[in-house]
Amino acid sequence: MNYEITNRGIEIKIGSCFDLKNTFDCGQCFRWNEDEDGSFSGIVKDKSVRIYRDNDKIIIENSSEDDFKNLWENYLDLNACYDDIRNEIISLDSRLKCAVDSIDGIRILNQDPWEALCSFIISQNNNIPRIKIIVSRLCEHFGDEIQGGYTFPSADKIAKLSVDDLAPLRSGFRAKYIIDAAKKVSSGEVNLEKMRTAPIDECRKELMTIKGVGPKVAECTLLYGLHRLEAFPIDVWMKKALSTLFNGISPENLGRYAGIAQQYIFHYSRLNPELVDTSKIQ
DNA sequence: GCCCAGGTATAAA
DNA sequence: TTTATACATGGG
Repeated sequence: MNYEITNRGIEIKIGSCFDLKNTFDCGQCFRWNEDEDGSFSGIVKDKSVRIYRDNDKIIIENSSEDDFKNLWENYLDLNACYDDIRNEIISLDSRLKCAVDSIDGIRILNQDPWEALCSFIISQNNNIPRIKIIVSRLCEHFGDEIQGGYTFPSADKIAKLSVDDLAPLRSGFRAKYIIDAAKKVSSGEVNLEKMRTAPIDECRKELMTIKGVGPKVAECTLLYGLHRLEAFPIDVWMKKALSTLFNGISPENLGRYAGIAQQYIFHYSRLNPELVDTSKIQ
């Protein structure tokens, strides 16, 4: 990876295919916010940074070489070639070309699995602005204070709390689900780390033993929290897109990058709502 | 007021 | 096994 440390921070030379807005605002993560100048501010683990684009470079402010190697290189998935991935997806099913071409530079971030699980539990029957507000309240109330904000609280920390303790989050019926998830992860009854390599069907099953975790949250946790790129979250828009825009295309036919294909399909279907035939949806 | 938000648990057919 | 409904909250 081509990078250097300057007085601006870490400067990473990007060949192509990395769009900050498409990556941070696509609904895969909830702790990045766009600033007025188009840069993004966010917190990952115990690092709060601002990140922005300058021509062919991505600049991560206030970060050391160690931060890059220990955190950002992996988090931003900088060693994956998304141009190759796009080509492979199209080669599997050429109908997907329009979807793949509809959005540039999305990357699947390497988020912490517990943070992803917890965030997507909060996401159910909810909208992105409010998901972000609830996640930020969770961090402010129960995370550790760091320079520039708060960390995401650990499962161990949340497991010691009660549903009433989560009242300040104003997360509604989801509070009891967050507590159940924290208890199961903290006790080891649900082993997230094992899910990096375990057979994906076993992972789905194990995740869904958590109250409030259904197929959608399980797939999102696997895709965004465990970087299982073959995971395939299906929501109402995906159902529409699969059945109408792509004439019944099946996730099973999308191979090892199905989850990334899903991002393109989702974006394309949202971009072209008039093409979606709702009569074909139950 | 009413509708919706990248769902899920629960009860009933 | 499949299909309706409630669910907490807040913005439009």
